[in-house]
Amino acid sequence: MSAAESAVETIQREMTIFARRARASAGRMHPELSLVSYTLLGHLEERGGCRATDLAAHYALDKSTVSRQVAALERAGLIERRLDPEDHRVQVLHLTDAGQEILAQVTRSRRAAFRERLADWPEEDLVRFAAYLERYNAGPGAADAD
Amino acid sequence: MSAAESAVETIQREMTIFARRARASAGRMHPELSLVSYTLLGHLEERGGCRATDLAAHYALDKSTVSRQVAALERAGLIERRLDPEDHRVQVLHLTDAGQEILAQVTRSRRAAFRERLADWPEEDLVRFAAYLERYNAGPGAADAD
DNA sequence: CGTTCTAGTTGTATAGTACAACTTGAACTG
DNA sequence: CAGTTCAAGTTGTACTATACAACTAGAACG
Repeated sequence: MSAAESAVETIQREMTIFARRARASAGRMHPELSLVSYTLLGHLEERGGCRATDLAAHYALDKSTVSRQVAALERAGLIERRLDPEDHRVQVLHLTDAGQEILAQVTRSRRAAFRERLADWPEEDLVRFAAYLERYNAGPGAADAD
Repeated sequence: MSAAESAVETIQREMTIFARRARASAGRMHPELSLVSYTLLGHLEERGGCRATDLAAHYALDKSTVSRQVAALERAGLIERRLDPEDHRVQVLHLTDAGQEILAQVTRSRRAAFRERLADWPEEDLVRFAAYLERYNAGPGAADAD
């Protein structure tokens, strides 16, 4: 096996390990906010509000799934729905103050965990690793799932 | 924000994206074999057989979860249980021929997907990326989840 | 108008998971 | 050696995330 093939093998294996761990620990991290909810809130913050359908398309989730997630987030007071005056079918979702607060908390604590995990990495390696990950995720086959 | 902080931020974000995608696509990849089942079979192959309790400990899963997964894999004819003659509480799990077959198929197809995804990466980058991932997964906080 | 498209909800089913209670066998202890 | 405690696994129950299908409500178009 060439060096390249062996590297691909390692990348596959390590990515699988990571995915499994992330899945296992996602629920435990923040009882308040699953990985999906966190991602949805983050998207809302980034975009400054969007429709449930947009979230579904963006994350390749069924609209029913998003509908229930959104309902839960609204019940928890983290987002609010505003009827689009232009089109009464549409509900534009926005973070509430409480939602921004929680999102910021979770983001801080996730960041702290990563920072600790990466504490003894030289800056040069951090920068290169970050670039590789971005490149990997931006690669072919990714467009439909981002 | 320093370059290192910004890189940590990126790593966090990209790892999260990856985890979400892996989760979403895990089921679709191989209807026969979920990510967890694949991992368990892989572990059995690597170890040449082990106990359900070992799997549970290794992957931080509840023993009941493993019990059901194992039952499903046995029903599917992919593994078999052998009573430990030394201790009749213990069932040592082994891959069947069919199990080795399926595992090899899934491994091949996963490998092909990764290979395609990484097709246009220079070998040097593949090797470095692989090394970073190994280092990340081997890092502190990983021991309990491997 | 009426047909067709779009946004979202609700019904139903499935997978994966955890926790608790239980069964069975092993080991230890007074 | 009898009784207790420990270990491996199974089963009952419940919850979450998910998808697909059927439905409702509103918009657009002809």
